[in-house]
Amino acid sequence: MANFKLFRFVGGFVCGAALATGSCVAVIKTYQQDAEDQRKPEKVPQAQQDIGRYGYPLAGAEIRFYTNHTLSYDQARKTPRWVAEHLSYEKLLGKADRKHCKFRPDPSIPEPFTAHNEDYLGSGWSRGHMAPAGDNKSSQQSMAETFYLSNIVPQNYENNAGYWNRLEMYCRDLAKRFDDVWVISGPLALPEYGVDGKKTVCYKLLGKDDVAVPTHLFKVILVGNKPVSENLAKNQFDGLALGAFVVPNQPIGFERPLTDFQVSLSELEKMSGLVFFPKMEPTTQSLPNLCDKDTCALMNLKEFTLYLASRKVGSARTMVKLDKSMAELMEKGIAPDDYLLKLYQEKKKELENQQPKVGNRP
DNA sequence: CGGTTTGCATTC
DNA sequence: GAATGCAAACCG
Repeated sequence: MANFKLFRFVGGFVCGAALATGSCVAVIKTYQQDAEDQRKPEKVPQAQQDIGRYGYPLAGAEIRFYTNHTLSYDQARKTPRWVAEHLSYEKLLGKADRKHCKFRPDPSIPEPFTAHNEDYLGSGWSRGHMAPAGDNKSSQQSMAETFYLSNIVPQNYENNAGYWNRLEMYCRDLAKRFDDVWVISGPLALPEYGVDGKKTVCYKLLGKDDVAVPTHLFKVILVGNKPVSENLAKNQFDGLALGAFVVPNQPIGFERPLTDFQVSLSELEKMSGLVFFPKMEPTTQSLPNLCDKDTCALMNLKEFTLYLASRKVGSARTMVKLDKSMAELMEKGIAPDDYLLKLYQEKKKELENQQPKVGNRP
């Protein structure tokens, strides 16, 4: 039968392009549906049969599932469209380490549509996680998957290490106060007014693969506490709150509060073309504002500097590095807090007790 | 936490 | 000799 032959051909092609992965199966299923439709020509008007004889264009935007994040990919821009996560206090505990990870093309993305490390290296833009590595301390596997380039967008260095980093930290902090935290992040290419007063979308492309540099990044945060009793279980809005943020992909200082970048969810939906939490009943529009229910306060300069110092102290391998970390902090005019002092003392003991490294060359 | 670069070893 | 891997040093 001709139809059967067509199905076999198309299915084989897609599978080969997708490197025989889970996503490949999903794409084939779509085609199976198409093939089934085509097997019942009596139900399909002739014009539709003609138009669709060789199938319809595929966007490759299907939902892709990973161990601890979920995303939809943009095959034209070589970045995700959106990346979704669920955070909880327990999921943030663990010892997984980004030193054992490396950025690499997602093996499930067809080769013509994937980004490569060479596109980013030397481009002037950093590889910014959408689902952060730091949300995956509990599993080395799930952390490794966040380093797939399907989860990465070109991001301004200072923004990545600074403001966006602090926003991600705030999301993790929310997991201490709420049972559930859902986060959806992604890139945006927003229009600007030209000299002619008309709006134009303009964004850079990186490397051989033309990876699109977003002008902005968005993050939608939904938090919720579980009902305290069965009686409240029916109230869908119990404990829920939502915030949507659009942050320019450029350096942003400590003086800018997060609320400066808050937008309404419907505004973001228009900008992104996405509808968030479509299964929410009755609607997302009437959800309480996260910034009313919580602080929406990012770390300030002092807190952030202390945090970085504590990270450096914790990872110091020699006494010289350890003391350098502390001296660096003092130079900035910030005194160590009790937590850092304790960490410093513990690290100092650890380094004193460890066998001094003896050179034993012949 | 978020990143990059460099240097040296290993390997086919 | 190019490609890969890893540790260490660097920065905000």
